[in-house]
Amino acid sequence: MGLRERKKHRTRTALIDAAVDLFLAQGYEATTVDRIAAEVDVSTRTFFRYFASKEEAALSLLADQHEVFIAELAARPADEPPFTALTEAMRAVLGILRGLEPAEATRFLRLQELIQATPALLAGQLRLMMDNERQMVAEVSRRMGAGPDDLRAQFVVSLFASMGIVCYGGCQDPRLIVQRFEDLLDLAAASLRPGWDRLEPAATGTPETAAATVPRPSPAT
Amino acid sequence: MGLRERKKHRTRTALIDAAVDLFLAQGYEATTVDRIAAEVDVSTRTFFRYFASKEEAALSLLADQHEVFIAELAARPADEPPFTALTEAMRAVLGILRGLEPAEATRFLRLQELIQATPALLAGQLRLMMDNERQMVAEVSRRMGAGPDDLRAQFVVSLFASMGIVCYGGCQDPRLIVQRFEDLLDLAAASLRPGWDRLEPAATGTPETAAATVPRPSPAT
DNA sequence: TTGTCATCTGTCATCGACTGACATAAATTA
DNA sequence: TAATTTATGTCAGTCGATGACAGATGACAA
Repeated sequence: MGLRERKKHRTRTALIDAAVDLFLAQGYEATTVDRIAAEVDVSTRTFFRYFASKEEAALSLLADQHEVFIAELAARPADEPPFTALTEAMRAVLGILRGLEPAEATRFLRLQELIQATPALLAGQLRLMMDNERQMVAEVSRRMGAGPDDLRAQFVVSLFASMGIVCYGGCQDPRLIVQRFEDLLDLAAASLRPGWDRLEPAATGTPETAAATVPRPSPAT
Repeated sequence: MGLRERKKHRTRTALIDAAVDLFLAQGYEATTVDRIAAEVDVSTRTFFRYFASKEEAALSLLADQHEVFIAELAARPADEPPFTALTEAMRAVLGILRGLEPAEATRFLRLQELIQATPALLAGQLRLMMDNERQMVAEVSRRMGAGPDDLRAQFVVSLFASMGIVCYGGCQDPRLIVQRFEDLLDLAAASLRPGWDRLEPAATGTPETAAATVPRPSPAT
């Protein structure tokens, strides 16, 4: 790797570090891009050559995590049921979080709190998750041997993703995220039929299964 | 209602109309607030007295719909299972959409497309949905006779909400939203155990139900 | 009707996020 | 070292958003 690239990588890392530190210290809105750039001793214009927006810098750590997740998912054995693969990929990511140095882990969790508490960042995080979901759907579809936008795949993924959101969202104490995730898995296991994530397309709408809980239309208002 | 309030309401409506029309005609980013305000013949400053941001104006129709949804949900019979209540409330909202004049319905659906295609608006919509979910969780918790942040309630709601996102998100032809929703319901009915949304807290983690699909930990990486 | 009061609105000044254009400096390659 | 590519800084400018002040307008009581 040439000097040029190394330098760029260093600048980028320094910008993210400075940004996160400042955000944690004085809040996201209260921190100007000028201030971040000054901290790293580059011009404001340069900041925007590295990040499309202030938000992108704030969420880049999260974006990295998402990439790791996608990689872990792709690495799961092909014969694993989709939901299991998603779950194990998530456990792997959480495991990495555990393996971090305490200081760094704390910083990451504090950043999570800040995101939850900052509307603009929360919105950005949700959009990021949605982008991620698209990739998950692609992978799950592939595993199911279905077309790229299979509804069953979207169902599995969005069910899983919503668990993730509940996990991160309502947590007062970030150290409980892992516990909460496992609780939600138990809940899912108790709620879902065995093999639900391997349904044949034909199974959809079968009389004996459908309408078990949800009665049909009732010609609404 | 006094003249003052009527006038305010008229201005607000005019601003939303002008904003939506311009957004649809030339795109969200390409439309300045100045332009919207000029269209309604008020100052830019006044625009920001009605809406906290350009985004808020763009999403206000959606926000209204969410309010309707919450109201419909609250109006469902108390003995209805939570997921059924959510489903019927959704059907009611979709029914209202159907009852609209064709021109207005088209406009609304085109707005949906625009939101999906505009990152900033998509992010805003997702945040809006999350706010809404909080209210749904509160209502579902109440129905379950549980505490305000019950995990089961969050699970039910987020499962339902993720269906809504899939519904609106991946739709090429917006007129298929209703069909898609019903398909997803079938899928849910086929995937979930009867009575899953009425689980007793104690049921969580019961050996016979848990671990049916998802094997336990496997001490991850 | 009139005068007082609360409220709405426009104008102005300002900040901060973000972008295009151009010049300069640094790294890469020949 | 010379030539080329690429990253950075400077500058000017747009647009979203906010505070402050002053003038206009509807609400209400005497």
